[in-house]
Amino acid sequence: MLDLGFVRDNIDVVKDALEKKGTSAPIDEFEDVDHKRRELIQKVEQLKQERNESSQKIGELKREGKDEEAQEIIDRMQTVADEIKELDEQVKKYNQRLEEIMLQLPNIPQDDVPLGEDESDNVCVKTWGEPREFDFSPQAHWDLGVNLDILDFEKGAKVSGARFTFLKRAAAKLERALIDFMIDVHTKEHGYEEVFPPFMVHEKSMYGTGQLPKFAEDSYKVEDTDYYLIPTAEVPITNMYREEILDKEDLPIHHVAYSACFRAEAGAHGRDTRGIIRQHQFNKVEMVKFVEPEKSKEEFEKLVENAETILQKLELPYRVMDMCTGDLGFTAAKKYDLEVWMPSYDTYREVSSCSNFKSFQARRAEIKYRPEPEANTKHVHTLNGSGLAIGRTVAAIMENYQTEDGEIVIPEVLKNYMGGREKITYQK
RNA sequence: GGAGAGGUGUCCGAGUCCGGUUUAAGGAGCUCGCCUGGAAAGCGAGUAAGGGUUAACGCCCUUCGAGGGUUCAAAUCCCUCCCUCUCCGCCA
Repeated sequence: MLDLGFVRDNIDVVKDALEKKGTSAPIDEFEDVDHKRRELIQKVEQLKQERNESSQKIGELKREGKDEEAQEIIDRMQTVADEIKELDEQVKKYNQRLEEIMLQLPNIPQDDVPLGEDESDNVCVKTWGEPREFDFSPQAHWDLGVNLDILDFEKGAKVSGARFTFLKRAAAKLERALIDFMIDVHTKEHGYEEVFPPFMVHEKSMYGTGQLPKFAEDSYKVEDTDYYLIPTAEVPITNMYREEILDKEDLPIHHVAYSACFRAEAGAHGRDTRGIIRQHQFNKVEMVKFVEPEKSKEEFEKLVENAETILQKLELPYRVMDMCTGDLGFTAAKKYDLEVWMPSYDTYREVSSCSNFKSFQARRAEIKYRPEPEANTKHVHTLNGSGLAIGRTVAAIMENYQTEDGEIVIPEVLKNYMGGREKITYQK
């Protein structure tokens, strides 16, 4: 959510952001609703002041035994009470409408975000590593996985339906190994504190991070409860500090968490139907930061580097994409995607998305801090990034590390995590 | 799921039976000032958030877990819900 005063004073900036992000919101209504709301508040508050003063007077008169005088005021105040009730209802309506409008306004893109409409306008700012030249015809991970009998799509479909997969033996272990490895790197080398969050949250938390109200159709709601399955660990972790005023000394807060993620992926029908790239449930290691506004740019660059480190240690070729305005999403002011080389697609595919939300999420979730002992509170900046998506990393390892006879070499850094194993081979 | 107890400001804690003198006592902590060679103690002042208004100082409104109701007036009375603690049941 944007700051109300900011929107009031910078309506053109907001309109510009809407245009750049290729989205719309009832911004034309804003001025009218905002104005009416303030007008009503002034009226009702004046009456409330009168009521407060009269109530005190009534108390005094009653104590002095001047019941008749008191009754006179009471009679008069009955009308005032009715008026207040009426006006309060109107204020409430305008508050709700204003809130609705505010919730639909997207974050303002940072100055250096490239202009563009969609994915094709994203800018590659870095490539690392060379895609491997195969002297044989490489297999896709779904073929490798089935042939090695470590991915079972049929069983996944049988038990849960499309976009669910059983990982078996070495693949299952590789999944766990990667979670462990990534969390170890982030906690030991990058200074993040690990948390293990709830995988279900209530509605308020989904609003806090901005998944609702805009993306309801992408989320799973548990029937007959108020719970949503989390689409990312970002949701529970960011909401850990919802409606809190943090001490300056507590900042920056850096958390890393493993979680399963659940996404309905409405509208993705037909995309990436094969393999484990796009599943309704996947694992992810997520980094979340709460920082002072002045430090957020620098913290963001570090966050991206932290995610990159994982790919570098795994020796997987990747590139860094600077998301254009049209592909930024609703809540981000700046976003980089890390894309790993996938031989079967003959292109790079997203394994991490790193966003700087500035104060957008913090304002919605009411996460603040006090810059100086006597100063007013300010919203923190929140940042997050995958470090990394596990399933896609598994797929990337399978494809990039495959041998001519369909086996998979374990990346050097993972060998210890895989019980000293060098290779995944077919096992009966 | 059942029974009981509770939720008050940064923290502790009074007030709730019986609505008005509490626009929340008292204490602790914290900040600033006085005192001191320095410190402690002592003394004095300050000590929330959100909103409205204002050039600013300030003034005003709202908030006692949340929401609704009764009333001229609610921390206090009524209803619904949430959370915490204790015990029981169920369960990995």
